[in-house]
Parts: sequence; structure tokens; C-alpha cells
Amino acid sequence: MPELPEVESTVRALRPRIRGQRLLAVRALDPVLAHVPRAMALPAAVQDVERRGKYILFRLDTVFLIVHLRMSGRLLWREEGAYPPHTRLVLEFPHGEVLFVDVRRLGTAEVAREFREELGPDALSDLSFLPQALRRSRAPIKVWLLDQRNLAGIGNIYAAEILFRAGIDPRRPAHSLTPAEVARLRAVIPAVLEEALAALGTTLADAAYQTPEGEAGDYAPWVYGREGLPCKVCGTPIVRVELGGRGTYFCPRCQK
DNA sequence: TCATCCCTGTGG
DNA sequence: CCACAGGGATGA
Repeated sequence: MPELPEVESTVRALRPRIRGQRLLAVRALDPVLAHVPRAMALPAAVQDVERRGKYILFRLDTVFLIVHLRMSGRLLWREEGAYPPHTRLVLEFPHGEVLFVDVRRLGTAEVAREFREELGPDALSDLSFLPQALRRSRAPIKVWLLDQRNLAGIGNIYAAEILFRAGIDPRRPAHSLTPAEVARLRAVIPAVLEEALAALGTTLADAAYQTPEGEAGDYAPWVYGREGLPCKVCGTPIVRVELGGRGTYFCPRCQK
């Protein structure tokens, strides 16, 4: 799921439910997460729920519980009922539970006194540094966008969507972008992410991302996952190539 | 900067 | 059965 729009949607749904509430207990249903409850002094009040890039931070009295959903993780809010398959961690509150569900078990949960990850500026923050930063990189622009040390929050889907909307070929070296292209990119990054956020993110057929309330995201990609299908703008078949080891989709006519 | 690996499920 | 999947750490 989980790029900025999905993670932010998750945080926004959870925050009003648990901010200020007492976390009573944490149960690890997956042995590899057994360290989590052991590292926490409970009960503890949740001061806030925050997003840093694609990380979710539960700010407790003295520590952070830091969750990364990776490929298949999601956080669900439950007031009653059985746990879904692949539930790994349960956070118990007086009025309900947060479930960390993760089919592929690549997601992580850590307890730490502070958040120490090398993340670049958030993709929804001020992007005025973009021209200077891009000038210094020979990486393909799509690979640059995916590197969380450059910009935090963009993943494979939205990198493709952003470059489509900016009309830029994902293979172009970052430093080769013209000032006009950089300006387009700067405008399109928040536009695409906000649009996806308004739709509660993207839910693809095979990966059941959902918000904590169980809703699917409605964002419909223009190019991601559409190899061979006609471009929604010009009808040219969407092309898939591999960049930085991951599938990369673009329209060879709209993106130069 | 790139390949490899983590893990499991699904679709071709 | 194999390829592939939205992420990221690691080691060469």
C-alpha cells in the first residue's frame, strides 16, 4: 500500500480515535514482533500519531512506537469481531484495538526513544530545493524520486504517476531536466499526492490496502500497472521498463 | 549504484 | 511453476 497518501490516510483515521487515549496493552501475535511489548511500559498515553515519510509514529509518554508498513502492512481499527488473517500486533485501548495486519511480514514495528531515520524533506513540504538537488544527481529521475533520502514519502506508484503528469520520461537523468521541467515536477508532486490523499490512496486489485475503517482507496492510476493498455490521454500503449530494480510504467508519447 | 534478500500470496 | 508485487537494508 503504503506510500505517502495511504500512510497519511491511515494516520488521519487513527489520530482522532486514539490521541490522548491510554494504550493498555500490546500483544504480539507474530514471534518476530515479541520485542515490541517487552520494550514498552504500559499503560501509557498516546500523545499523538504522526507520519514521517512512510513511517507511522505513535508518540507515547517516553517512547515512540514506530511502524513501517512496507509492502503489505496496514493498520486497522477494531471495536469488536475476530481478527483478520495475518494480524501481527494488537494495540489495546479502552474502546477498541489497533491491528497491525501484514500478509508478507515485511512490515516493521520498533520501540525507540527517538526517531532516527535518514529521510529527506517530506514530499508534501516546501520543494524549493528541488532544482539544486536534481542538478547534482545523475540517477534516473524516477530512481531519484524513490530514494527516501532525497524526498520522503514517494513510492513506486506515485513516482510513475507524478512523472506521467509532469510529462517526463522516467529514465531521464535527474540533472538533465530543464528548468521548465523541474518547475512542472515541483507543481505536480503535491498535486498528485493531494489528489490521491483526497481519494484515500490507491487500492489495487491484488493488494488490499484499506484505511483503518476498512475503506478502499479510490485513486485510479494513469500509468502504474497499465502495461499495454492505452494511455488515458493519447491512446498510446503504456510501456513497462525496469529502473532501479522495479517496474516502471510510462507513456512513450506523453513523456519525453 | 546495483544486486540480493526479507516473506507470502497471487496471477499468468 | 515461475515471475512479480506498492519498500528498504545490506553488502559488494
